[in-house]
Amino acid sequence: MIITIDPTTLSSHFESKDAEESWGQRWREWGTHRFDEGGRGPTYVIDTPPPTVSGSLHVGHVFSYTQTDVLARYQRMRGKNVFYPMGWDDNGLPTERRVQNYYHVRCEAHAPYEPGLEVAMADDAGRKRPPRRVSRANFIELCLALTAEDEKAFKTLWQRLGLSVDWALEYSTISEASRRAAQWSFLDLHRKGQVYQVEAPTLWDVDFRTAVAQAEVEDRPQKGAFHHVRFGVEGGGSFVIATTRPELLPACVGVAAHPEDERYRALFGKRAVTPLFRAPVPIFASELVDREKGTGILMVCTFGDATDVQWWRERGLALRQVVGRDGHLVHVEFGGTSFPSLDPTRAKAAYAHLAGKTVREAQKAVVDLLRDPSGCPTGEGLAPLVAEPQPIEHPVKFFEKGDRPLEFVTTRQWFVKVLEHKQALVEAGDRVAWHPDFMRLRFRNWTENLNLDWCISRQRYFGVPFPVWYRVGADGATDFSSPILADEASLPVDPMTAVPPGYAEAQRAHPGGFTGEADIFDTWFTSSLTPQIATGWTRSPERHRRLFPMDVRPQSHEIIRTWAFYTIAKAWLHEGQIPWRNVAISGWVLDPDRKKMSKSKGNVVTPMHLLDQYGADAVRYWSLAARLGTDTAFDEKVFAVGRRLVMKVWNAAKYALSQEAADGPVSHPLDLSFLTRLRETVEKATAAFEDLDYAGALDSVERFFWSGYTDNYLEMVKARARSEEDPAGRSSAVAAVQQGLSVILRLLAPYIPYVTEEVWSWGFARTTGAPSIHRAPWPSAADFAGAPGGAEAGSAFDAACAFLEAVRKAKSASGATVGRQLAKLRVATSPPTHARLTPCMADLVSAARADGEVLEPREGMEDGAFEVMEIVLAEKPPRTAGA
RNA sequence: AGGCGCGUGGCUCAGUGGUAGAGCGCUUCCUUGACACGGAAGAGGUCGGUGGUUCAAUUCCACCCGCGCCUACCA
Repeated sequence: MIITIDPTTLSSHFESKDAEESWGQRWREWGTHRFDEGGRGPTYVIDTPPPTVSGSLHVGHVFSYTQTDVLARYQRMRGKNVFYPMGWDDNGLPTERRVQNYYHVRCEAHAPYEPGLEVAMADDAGRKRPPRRVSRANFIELCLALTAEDEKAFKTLWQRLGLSVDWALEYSTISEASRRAAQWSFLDLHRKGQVYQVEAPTLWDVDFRTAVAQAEVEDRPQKGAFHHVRFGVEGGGSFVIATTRPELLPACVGVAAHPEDERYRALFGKRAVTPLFRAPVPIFASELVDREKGTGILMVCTFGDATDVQWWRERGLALRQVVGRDGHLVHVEFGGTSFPSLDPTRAKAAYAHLAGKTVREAQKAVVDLLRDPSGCPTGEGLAPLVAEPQPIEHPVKFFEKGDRPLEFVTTRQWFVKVLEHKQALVEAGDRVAWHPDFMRLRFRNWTENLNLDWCISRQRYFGVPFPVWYRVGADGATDFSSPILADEASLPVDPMTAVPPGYAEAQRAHPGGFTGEADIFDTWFTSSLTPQIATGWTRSPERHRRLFPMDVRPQSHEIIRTWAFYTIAKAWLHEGQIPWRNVAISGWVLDPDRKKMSKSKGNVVTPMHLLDQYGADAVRYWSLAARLGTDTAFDEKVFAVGRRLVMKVWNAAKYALSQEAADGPVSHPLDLSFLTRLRETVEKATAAFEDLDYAGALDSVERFFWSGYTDNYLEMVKARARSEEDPAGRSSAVAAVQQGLSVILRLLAPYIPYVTEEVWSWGFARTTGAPSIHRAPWPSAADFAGAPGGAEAGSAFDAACAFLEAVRKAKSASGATVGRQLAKLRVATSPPTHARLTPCMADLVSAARADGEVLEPREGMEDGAFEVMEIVLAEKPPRTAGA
């Protein structure tokens, strides 16, 4: 059916901002993006990454979320019932930190709740005063209030950008449903014997005062120094160790050297005597000691590093924890059983210089003491520090969000068993299709090299609490050995306010009573359940079964070791499943200097002005021209390219839909040949999309649209499309032009949803019965019922394009424009090509602005090649004034 | 130190066992009836280096160099 639009449209321009507003509105009214809960057809389920709402919005968000949206839109057009939720990650440290700064408050776990507390945003004057102390419940209220604001900003951007999220599926990681899911998960893992708690040395951030997991640890190069310190040997003699952490000298519990190191062999089995503190400690042999490093003999402390922890465990060494939870050295008593000393008076005097100091301060202090010969362990009157410290740079473990090095601190923490499932988890990861494929190695690499179980308890406030209480004995001591677990039906619970079964609130923290677990879960403990939260695991097992495993998890590569790993671990531990069939790894947006954009680097570009300037479609184009897994440098020129595509679509559509002709079939050989090539483009794009390669699909489509459709095909058939003499040819041309437009619009709809929808509404919405292009069927064989297949069928179109190109080149060389009339044109080509183009001669002649037969066969020419033999420009018509 | 990725015209990036591609930028030209938020033509590359396999290598293999990321490395 030929569509003819109102001629006033011909003079209109595309206003992207208006289109974004009005189409966004209409899509909501129409429910265009809605997931059909009762739908029976195939589903496509997306595990959308919940953005951290307290972070700053920047173009990186636009980039990766658009890459997910294009997949959703494609699948929806394929007829899938698309499940595309949006979650907000609002719990956790980033929110706490933002709330602390924004309101200038601190959480005081045991402060009483103040109902109706109102705290305004802090001003500069307010920030100079000490922060206000608020209860945990009040603090959480502030977190919720602020994240609600942040979520609004994200939602506004997402809608403007045209993310086809079903907002009925919105969730947040602190919501009741998420808390229930996380606690449910904990109870299930507890039942399965996959969680345990233990009092043990744990990676500890002294500023946040919480335990952290291996996955949240990163190495940073730090300046330090080797300190060469003389130790004594019981019964006489001495040796020199090298250490970067002399402040841990009071925590020394042993000395180790390599078993085959001749220098120290004689010492094994003897006891060393530490300088200053005069503590006798065992000297033992260990293969883990590097003979080349330092002096080849080292002190073992509780705890300087992970190897210390290992030796402490394996050798049953003493525990002498001197670094406290706040990063200051705690007060200890030398001379007793915990901190033995051969000279308690001296030891106490030395430690008095260190107690209460930060690790840094203590290091300075201890070095000063070591310079003093009176600290000499051998009594020879030599300074224990045998040389000036040698500056080095070495990697030090930090919490990824922290500012000071991590310490190992002995605390009671909950863990999920992952080490014993390494192999199974590696295999689970291998059953997932990674895009790009090599990203699976990151997962495997991380999983195979794990060396700590997953620490899931955090000593923080804004998060999901453990559904756990402990009995308090008659002596007032808490019994951690047999926790009281919440009942599944009672979830979510907060053990700080809720009471365990069989107890009364009055018994809280009293002898013979109970106490609630004060810790909250690692945020990843909740985030690793996004598939379960979205599918409704805890409230509708049937719906969960229908949607799980999901189809795709989009995410970025730096959180493979956290989000991807934990999600796979949870799915495996709970259900023995993989959580999704595909992982789509997006790249990073780099600034023009090739650095990753991040708030801390101060190089972020915010997206709103880009949307205002170029329009959402153009911004989306930039995001979608980048392939999965590939980092992209931020380059505003690409937005301009997207903008150009949008305008070209608009203008080509104006032309295609303003043609008038009688209804008729596509019958002309050139038109059929054009459709054949278009069909191949559809096949290519579809194959690429099936492999999640939206960028490859865009490349094919865009190429064909520009050079096949607008530059060539439209030019070739322009004359025939308004011919009075050839009604059948005219119908064929207009029908093919419009059919081509319909197909191309649908191919581009996932990328540039606004302009394609606008154009679709001019006529196709009515003729196809699909009010929205985004619910129209993805182009397929059905669109090409009349067009022949096979490589040969498209060759007439190829040859016609090549012919036009040759003529344009010749015209340009003669100093003429494309539109210039020709008095004479003779072009040679091979006989087969000539034969192929004979039925299209009229189109070629008019496109070339020539007259009569212009193409002649010549033996020996390559098929598809053209040679312009003669070209004579017509006289320029006299210029007419005005228009 | 190991693993992975990348190295293609000035820039950003596709691609392929058989004459090297796009966009931007640049040069020249054009307000032609969908489009100046346009259009046409053109210049510009020994596809990081060295070997090997092959009739043929930018493409496959090995080694090397440079860049990036991930992992490891606190004595």
